[in-house]
Amino acid sequence: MTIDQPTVRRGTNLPRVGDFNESVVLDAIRRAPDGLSRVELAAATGLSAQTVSNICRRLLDRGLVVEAGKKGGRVGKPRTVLQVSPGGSFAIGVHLDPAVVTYVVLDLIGGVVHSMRQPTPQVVDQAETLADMSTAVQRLVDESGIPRERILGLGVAVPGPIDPVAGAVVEPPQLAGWERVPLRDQLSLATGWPVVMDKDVIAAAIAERWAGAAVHSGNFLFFYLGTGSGMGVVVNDVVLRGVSGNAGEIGGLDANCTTYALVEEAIERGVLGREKAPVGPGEAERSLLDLVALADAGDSSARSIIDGWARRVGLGVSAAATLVDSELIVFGGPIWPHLGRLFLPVINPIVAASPFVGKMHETAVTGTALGDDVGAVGAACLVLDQTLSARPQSLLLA
Amino acid sequence: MTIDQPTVRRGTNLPRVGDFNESVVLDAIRRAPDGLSRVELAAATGLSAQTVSNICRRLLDRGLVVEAGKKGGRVGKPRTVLQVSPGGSFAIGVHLDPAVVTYVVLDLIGGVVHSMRQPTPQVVDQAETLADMSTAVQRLVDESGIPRERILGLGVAVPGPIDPVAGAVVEPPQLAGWERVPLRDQLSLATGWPVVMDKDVIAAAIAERWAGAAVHSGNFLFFYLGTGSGMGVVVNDVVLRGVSGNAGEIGGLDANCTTYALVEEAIERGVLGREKAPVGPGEAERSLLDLVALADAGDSSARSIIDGWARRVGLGVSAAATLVDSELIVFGGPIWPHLGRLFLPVINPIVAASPFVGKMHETAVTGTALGDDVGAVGAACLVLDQTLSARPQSLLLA
DNA sequence: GATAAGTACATCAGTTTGATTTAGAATGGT
DNA sequence: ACCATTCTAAATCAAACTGATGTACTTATC
Repeated sequence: MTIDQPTVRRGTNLPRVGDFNESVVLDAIRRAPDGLSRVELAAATGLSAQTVSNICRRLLDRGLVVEAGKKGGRVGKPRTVLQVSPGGSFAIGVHLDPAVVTYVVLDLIGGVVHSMRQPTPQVVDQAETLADMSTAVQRLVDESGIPRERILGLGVAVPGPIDPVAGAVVEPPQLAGWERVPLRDQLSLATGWPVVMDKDVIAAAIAERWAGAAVHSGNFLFFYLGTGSGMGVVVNDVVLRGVSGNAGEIGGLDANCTTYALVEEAIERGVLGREKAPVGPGEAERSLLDLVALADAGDSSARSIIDGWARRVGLGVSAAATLVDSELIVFGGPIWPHLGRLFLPVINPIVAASPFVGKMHETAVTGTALGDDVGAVGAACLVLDQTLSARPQSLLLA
Repeated sequence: MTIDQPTVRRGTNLPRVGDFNESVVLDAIRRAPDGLSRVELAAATGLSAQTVSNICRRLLDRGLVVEAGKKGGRVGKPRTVLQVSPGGSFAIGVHLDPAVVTYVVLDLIGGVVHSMRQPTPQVVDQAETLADMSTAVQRLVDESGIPRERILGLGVAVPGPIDPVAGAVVEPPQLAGWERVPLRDQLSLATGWPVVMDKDVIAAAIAERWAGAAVHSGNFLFFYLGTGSGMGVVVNDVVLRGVSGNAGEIGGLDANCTTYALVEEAIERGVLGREKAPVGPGEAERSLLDLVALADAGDSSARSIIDGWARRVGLGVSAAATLVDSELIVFGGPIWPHLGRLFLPVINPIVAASPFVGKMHETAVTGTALGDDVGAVGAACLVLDQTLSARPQSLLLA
């Protein structure tokens, strides 16, 4: 299932340029902690003062930015500071996890305005499941009180691998029944909003870039620890997707590093009782938390299982960081909050000892700034990223 | 030594659009084996017929393309086929290898017009070494008989890691004395041409993309086997460079996979005699060839050393291919021609057995289509890529 | 004459250039 | 202390410019 990529690159034209420059300016304003004035924008973007002025007018008219006070220099007319208006636009994010479906509404600066959770349904009747999901989305929007036209669209994050052409999940390890469900297109039809879909790890990485630990880095790795694990890789400001949209999968590392595999190892070594053997997606995570609790309590076997895991992850990320020349490694995902303090002491020295760290540049390691909802937040960020972020790719003709 | 990357993205303007569309068209013509007509170009690029017509006029005027016959349909005016004129422009490539410096002149379609080799000098006097190199370049150009103004520029490929800001090599493992030599800027000063510099593995990957095994793929890995080894990674048509321009280095794999390390292993295991212990960069390669000859002759210890090496490489590339979702893995570099037939039988099944191959898409494995000179050819391709290729990045203001 | 390829010309959209207006601080005289 | 003047940098206005597009027209072959 390879995507038919255009053999040659497409051209561009003026309307694209206009839209692009608009997002460049919005992006710059959004990224500056205290907003930016028009002259500062001109300097930052390389555009002329006049162009920036025109674009700002449009952004103000649409309510995407607001004028927020003045910043006086020593002499001359003081600069008028522009900031994004969080309530100017919103995006909806849906994270389909094997255990739970999370829905969030995000504002322009990446703040969670409203959220909702439901247990992941078993798919018996595709149409019914899809109808339930779109009802949930409608309820979410109604409860948030945001007018429909302020919502840019809907993002869906799913466990990989995905089929980006069909907009569906492919052989989802833990999502029996969801295969071949044309999630993207059907949700768009049902809700009336444009829908974008991506792997949850990629979505999470974009969330970190927009509003998390990587706002200031365009070269980082995001390591997602959930039911499965995977990486979101951003290099030179672009998110790696690869030939079939499935970049970020982890080769050999994955098989013996799933939550399942670790819980099973723990049971085999007698650290956890047989009754902890997981039968559903949620249970593996609960058993894992028991293992973490044991490690915390000083159980050395539990500790060694987790240390071994951390070591494998550490070697994997430092190899990946060397390969793509990252300056930052961010860990996150639903189970990270429980593991962070056990993992970091193992991983930090491994990364620091890697031959290219220090020789070329520092490589920072950090835990996510976003919480459990990083998948759903990321899903919504997919929409923000697609519609508001300045990707040169968006200049090209369709 | 982190590069100061712009915190925000830059805007674009009309002149950039003009240049970009021009390279889009040239790129499309170049990539089509038999050339393309104007209507076909319009369809391929998404530009209007008129725009394509205007651009073609400019390209014809500049001598970059030529009209080459007509392609008649059943009825109507036949299409006039446009092809690139190989002699329209040229680029110079220099590969600084620990053992040898290779100089080439490349035409527009990536053909080697002229080439030259010199043993790599020891740097005792920086100025003198640089003067020697620029003299060599001048001689190369004189011998090729190409007028100066037809030459777009000079590309330099060096072993990593590099300092892309200073345009110099950094702690080169085998290039004692070359550190801190401001190669890029000094060569530009001496020759008068713009000079671009990159790691040899990245240059080689670009060569494969322009005129080698990857002309038809925008998602591939290039694995370079030379004195050192490294990868060139291309994802969604962009070459990964990373935060300091040093993407493609190989973490743990590298240390025990250099030519040196293998020859030493062979000596330790008594497969090669102690007299084969390498003292210079060239000798390690010669000793390695002896090892290959032994393996070919049926020596099982030699064979097992090489198989072990191939296995490590195979696992590394398949992990990397999974991570970045490649559809193609290309092997090359100076020692590949000797190793290919021993490596492929080991590597192929490893890649094929990787969990994501087949599940998502095929991943082809192949040897380079270019020869020993891939580094120098790549260096010249850096120039072609920078000046003629349609990279959306080039749309952005400086 | 029919058909498809390619071009001339006017139009349109977005950026740039240069001149102009605007808002506040600094100056200096009373 | 007060106030008009001057100065400076920010922001905007108006006109020019550039490159893509749509429509109508010409060209080349069957």
